[in-house]
Amino acid sequence: MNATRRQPVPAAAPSPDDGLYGITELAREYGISLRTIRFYEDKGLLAPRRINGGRAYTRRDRVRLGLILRGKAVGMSLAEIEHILSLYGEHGEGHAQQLDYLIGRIDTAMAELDERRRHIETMVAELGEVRGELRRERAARQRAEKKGVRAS
Amino acid sequence: MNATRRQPVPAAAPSPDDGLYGITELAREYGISLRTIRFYEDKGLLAPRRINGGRAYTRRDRVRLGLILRGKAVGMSLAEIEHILSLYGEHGEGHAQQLDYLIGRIDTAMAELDERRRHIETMVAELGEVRGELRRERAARQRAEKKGVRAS
DNA sequence: CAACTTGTTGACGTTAACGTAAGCACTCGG
DNA sequence: CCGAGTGCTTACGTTAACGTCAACAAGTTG
Repeated sequence: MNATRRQPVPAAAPSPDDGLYGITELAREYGISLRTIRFYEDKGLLAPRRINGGRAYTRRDRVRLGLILRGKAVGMSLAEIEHILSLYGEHGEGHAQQLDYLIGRIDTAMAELDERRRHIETMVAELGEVRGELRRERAARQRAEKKGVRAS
Repeated sequence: MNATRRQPVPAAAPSPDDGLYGITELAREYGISLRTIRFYEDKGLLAPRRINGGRAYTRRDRVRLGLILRGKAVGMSLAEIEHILSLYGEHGEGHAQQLDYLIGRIDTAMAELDERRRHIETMVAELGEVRGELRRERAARQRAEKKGVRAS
């Protein structure tokens, strides 16, 4: 498997003109490792162009990476994220059926995310109740302390 | 390590009186495996009483398990969940300082959950946009098809 | 009493999501 | 020309969160 030789991009040159980014730029921009970005590629979540053996990322790729990281932030697995990402894909040509199917899948995804959101709201509410109890208790302590002070 | 012999609870008897539950009951109720429940115990997330060697769960334990599963549903790691669970613990006696500390931690937890919720809302909104595009495209196709039909 | 059920522990296997290390390629600055 | 910097691939290691399996114990039932 050593037919073609790799010709790494000369440097991490930000190449101000064409809208392409190097892997290091993306890594720094999003605060993740090179390994992670390559890993996402292995998983099929990213598919950067190859220029002289090096990876070249477009703005679209950057957006996709952003989606991936946001997905992770809300606790989605890479598989789920892949699922979602496919909904953003170029739906260049597609019949009405395909469109209906896609829209259906998006509805499903939105519903699932919404359920997740509701779960979170429930947890926030419950934590709020606990906090309320603690506050009342704290207030009681303070009154007690004041009494103590006045009594001393 | 065979000092004490286990004396498994006679059956999965729902023991209608005392408010205690067996591991199988909990597993079925929440749709998870026995192994998972024991695993959570190993992790310190649950600490059921032992009755004759068998695990006996109280209502409190059931609530905790519910919190654990909800945490998982929103994408929290068991470590994070453990963190949250500790906020529900019996704060039987504690000075004002302790209470302030606890309240602060709850505030932090709530803020983090809220951020997660916002991320989700962003994703839902973005998906909504994609869906909007697809709908417009579908409408265009339908108009085109009508034309085609009329022309045929 | 034998078989079955429910439960316990311990050890090993698995999947996801990376990290780490090794070794080679290429290019630029001095 | 030499070393530093950047990148690529391959391969093995790691952590979390369980699953699977085996062996054992104690009661329940035919």
